[in-house]
Amino acid sequence: MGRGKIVIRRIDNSTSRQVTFSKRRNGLLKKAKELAILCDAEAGVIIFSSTGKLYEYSNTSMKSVIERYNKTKEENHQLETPTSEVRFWQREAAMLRQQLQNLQENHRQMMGEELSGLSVKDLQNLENQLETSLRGVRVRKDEILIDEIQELNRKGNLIHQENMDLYKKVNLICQENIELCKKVYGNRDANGVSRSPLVANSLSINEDLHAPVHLQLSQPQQQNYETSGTTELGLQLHSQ
Amino acid sequence: MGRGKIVIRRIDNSTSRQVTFSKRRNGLLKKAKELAILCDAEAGVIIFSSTGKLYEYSNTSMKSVIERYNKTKEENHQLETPTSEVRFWQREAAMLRQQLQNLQENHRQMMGEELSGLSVKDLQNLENQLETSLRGVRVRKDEILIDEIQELNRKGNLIHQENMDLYKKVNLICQENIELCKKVYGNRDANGVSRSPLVANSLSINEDLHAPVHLQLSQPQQQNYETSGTTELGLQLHSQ
DNA sequence: AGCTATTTATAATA
DNA sequence: TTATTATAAATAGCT
Repeated sequence: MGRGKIVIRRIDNSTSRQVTFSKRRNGLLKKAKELAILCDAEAGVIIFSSTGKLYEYSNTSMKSVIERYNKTKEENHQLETPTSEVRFWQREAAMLRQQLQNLQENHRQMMGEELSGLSVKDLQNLENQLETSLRGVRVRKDEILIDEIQELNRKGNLIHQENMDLYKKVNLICQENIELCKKVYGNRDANGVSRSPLVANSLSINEDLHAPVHLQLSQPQQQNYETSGTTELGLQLHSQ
Repeated sequence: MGRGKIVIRRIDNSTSRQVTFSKRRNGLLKKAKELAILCDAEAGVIIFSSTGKLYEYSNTSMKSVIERYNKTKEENHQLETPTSEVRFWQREAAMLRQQLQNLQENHRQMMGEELSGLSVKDLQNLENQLETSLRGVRVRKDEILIDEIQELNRKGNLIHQENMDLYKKVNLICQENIELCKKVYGNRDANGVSRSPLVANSLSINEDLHAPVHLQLSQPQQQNYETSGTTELGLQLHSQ
């Protein structure tokens, strides 16, 4: 596959040989990688250049590949009599590998892959399972979100209560202030022409207080989202 | 390098994967051989298929390659003692068990179980995955059903064609029959009082023929479900 | 297991 | 080494 056809025999020219080695080595390693990925295989490639330099590839690890290779060869030759302990662990590994493969196949199908081997009935079952799972996941997600909302409502309510208390305190202090002002200034400026700015501010705060207090009392929210688990955003009601 | 471009990712279809493995495995081993010869290198290739079968190539010997590899890596190529073998299998089993556990947890979550450890974001991802899977499964199911319908349409059409041919034959034979009757009986019973039952039957079949013939010709179904892949139940049209 | 249309690898070259 | 390009080789999709 190049400008010309070549015969497969040692390349005499040293430079050409080096160049070809470099190119074909890369090609070989790439192909090994592709094979491993495409076909779900375990591959290992070891190359020593004519100058003795090592190049290697393994999709897992060369150690794993060589160990597996040795094991496979040993099994074929049955050279040694494995101890009962070795046999136990071999069986254990074989069983686990089988379980893993079964589960992997199942899992891939649940991921919507490798569906080509399934009948319409199988697909129907899978579809039902996925729908069930989906419902479960959504229910769980809603639970979390609802819990969060309730927590927010609870905190919001506490803050609101605190707010109410503060309003009341402010109110009381304003009243006191007004009384004190009256005592200090008497009826001299009763028409309010030169009324103290402080007193004016106090009164305006006092007037604003009535709306939130009324709303809070007219809606039995405390019981609602503390006991019945409502999903409505109760916080919004407080902000009216 | 084939009829179409492919992305390097695990091939889902098991049969295709096997075929590709076989082809590419041969390609890889051939390339390794060529590299070794052309460039005077020492090469070793070890491949395990997904079913665990071993394939290998070395221009020298795998033993030599592995020993040289270990030497280069300055790793101690210790002899396999029974104890170390036990440890090998123990590690293998532990690794497999870990993989299995990870996959099982993942799988349970996909089954809509054990969702308590997941965040809203995790749940959202899971939901998306399940929806994707569900779509994939439904697409595959529809494919199968549509293929079945098309196959039924094809068969139905063949049978219908056969029917038409048979009708025509019957028609021809009836005509012949009538001619024969005329020759045998002449004009003696032209009023039909004592007409042969055979001739009467032939005529009635002949009359029934026109309806289906007309339908078939007025509807261009032949092209429709042979070339355009329609999913309609064309068969029903024939049964009118 | 074959057959090709295509893609990919690479030999020759700069 | 790197890049280019004409060509050989590999192989994906089918049968």
